[in-house]
Amino acid sequence: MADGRGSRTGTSGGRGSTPGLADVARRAGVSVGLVSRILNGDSTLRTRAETREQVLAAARELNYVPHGAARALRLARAGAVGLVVHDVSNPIHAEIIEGAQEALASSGQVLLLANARELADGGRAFDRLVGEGRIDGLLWQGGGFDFDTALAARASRTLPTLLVNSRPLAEVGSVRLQDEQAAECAVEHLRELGHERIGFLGGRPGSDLSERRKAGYRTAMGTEDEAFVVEQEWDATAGYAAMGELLARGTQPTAVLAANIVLGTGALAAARERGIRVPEELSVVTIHDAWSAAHAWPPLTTVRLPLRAMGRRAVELVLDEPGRPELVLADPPPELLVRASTAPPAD
Amino acid sequence: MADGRGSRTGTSGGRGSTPGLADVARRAGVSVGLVSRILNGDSTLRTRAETREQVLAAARELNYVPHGAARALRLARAGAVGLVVHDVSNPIHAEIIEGAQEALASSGQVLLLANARELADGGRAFDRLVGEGRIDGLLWQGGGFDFDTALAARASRTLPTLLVNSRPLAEVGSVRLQDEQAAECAVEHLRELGHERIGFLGGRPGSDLSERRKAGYRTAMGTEDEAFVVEQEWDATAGYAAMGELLARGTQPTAVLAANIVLGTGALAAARERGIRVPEELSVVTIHDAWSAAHAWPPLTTVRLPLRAMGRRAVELVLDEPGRPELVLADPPPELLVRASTAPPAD
DNA sequence: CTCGGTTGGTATAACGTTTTACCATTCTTG
DNA sequence: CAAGAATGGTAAAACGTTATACCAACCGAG
Repeated sequence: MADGRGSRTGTSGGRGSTPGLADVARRAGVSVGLVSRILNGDSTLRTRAETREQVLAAARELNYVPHGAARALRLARAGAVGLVVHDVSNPIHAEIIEGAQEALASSGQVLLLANARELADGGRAFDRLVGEGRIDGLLWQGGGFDFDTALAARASRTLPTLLVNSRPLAEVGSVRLQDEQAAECAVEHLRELGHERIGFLGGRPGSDLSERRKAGYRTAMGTEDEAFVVEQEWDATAGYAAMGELLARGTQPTAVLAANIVLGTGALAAARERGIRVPEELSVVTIHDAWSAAHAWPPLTTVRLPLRAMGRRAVELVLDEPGRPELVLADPPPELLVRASTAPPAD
Repeated sequence: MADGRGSRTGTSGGRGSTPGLADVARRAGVSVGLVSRILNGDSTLRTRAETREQVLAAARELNYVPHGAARALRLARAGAVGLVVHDVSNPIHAEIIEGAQEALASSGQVLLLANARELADGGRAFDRLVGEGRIDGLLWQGGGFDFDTALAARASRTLPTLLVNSRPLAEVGSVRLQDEQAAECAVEHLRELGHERIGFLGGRPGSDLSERRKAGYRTAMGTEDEAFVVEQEWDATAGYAAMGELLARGTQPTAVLAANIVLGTGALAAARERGIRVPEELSVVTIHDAWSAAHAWPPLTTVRLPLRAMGRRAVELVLDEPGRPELVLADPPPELLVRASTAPPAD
């Protein structure tokens, strides 16, 4: 057996050494295995209250914290979940991240954040994240790219994998929100105000998210008219450009539904730049809520979806649900938040 | 020795098994140690090109990826860096995150994202992140709270730790940007336009970031006048409220410098809500750039700072710099981006 | 007393790597 | 042709956990 040093000294400089199970055991005068079993609350174990106390005390005094890697190795569980997003700066992702962190923190896990494009870029990044046993589950925020589905499918061969905000695949489950209903809700609001010529600014064409929101828009409009639909990408610049294109078509919409808040912000900028007053001449409503909606000018009317709850559920599903779960989170239903960017049409 | 199963079977369902070093060794007809040394490019090793080829081929065919936890255990290196932020939804943090990810990806590491408040909230979250040997270094985005410095100091006893965007402590190094110069640059711009009554909207009082930007503001103004200074918090609501307070003071500023883009957005909303036209009656300039600045209405004049580079450097420093590094990143200097939110004063 | 059961633990083998120390061969070379 | 040095590898011990199998001591009952 090893001699009783029992220290994990950091490589650099004068960092302190971390006590191991062996140190606790020595201090409590018991065996290593016993300490482990006590600390982990092994129910098959019968022990005197006295020794139990001694062990707990020793652990406390030494400030014992189990070594994650050793544990991960032994248990074949990493204690971490990976989350892949396309764009951290998107406030929508921020809320999902927070939800995921919440769920993880309460079950003692940590979050590993990765970038979709980096993983897609050929290198070893994907293998390092997925293959190395670093994570117990992978959440992939679908962006509508081919590599999204390809990589998620590949990951699912090794790990429990879940697509977030996206359509499920044959091999990979998913969790998403009531996007159609949210879009419907937004359009209803506009129609109740009296709007009839309503545009739709979507995100990346073909992406599940844009498709579903477009579907909701169509349902509420009761038409298949493409003249009012523009889909480009998910960033603000695209929202700006899409709004420009919609206006250039001469269809004269009196209102638009932007598929998310980032696009909505871009659309707002495009309208104002052309001297179109919002909401007097153009109403704008978006899906998702965030600080930037409330503090835009004019403050954006939005439909709030439970993004944070989705992040939470995603973690729970990927860790606890064995099969290929498929969930549309409906619990807090889409909620319309009326602000100043929508009003009855001028004429 | 163990029998030759050589498979790491996931706990759940029908996931595939992952090959280990032993499988590669068996297939190549060599010993485990040799495979390890070849795969890691051990320079002290002399081997026939032939066996080397066989080993590499076997690894490739089996799609071998080393097991992270095993490696972490053996090497006492986690291959990950922790980043603690206060608010993921802040676009500034987003850029830092991206920079950090860039640097990590290129050195084969991953990013673990944690929430400052969760770590501060008593539970075991802090120990799990810092004590478990999950990370090789910790980056802490200072928010000006007491627990920020307290926890960073505590972490530094176990791990290389670096404060980001914050003043260094006695025990903990830091990396930050030329915030004073950026603020000066912004104020200079306003003064060149002819403004004299210039307000300063800061973030959390006492936070290093707010202090340094305020210092730059004062340097450029050449005054200690407090009448134009309001500091509250870092979120948009605070920016909105702070702008409201500044206006309520009756000091009649013709321009304001908002300490960051989130505050600037809030300020913009507060001004417009009071019918104050920007930039005709009030110029607004902020520090940091992001999509929401370019697409605000009016588009915000900003001073761009190399946030992404800071994220990158932070990772490099925390991993490679042994001591207590202290860096003010000056390389791409602050850059003024003039947009439509600033103009000469009306009168 | 002796047999079986309970009580309260211990010893040991993994988990998958990396590394150190060692060892057969085969070449040189004096 | 023996001694030493290359050459090309192998065996085994860690790293810190957890789980399984075992075991000593004591107790009560037959």
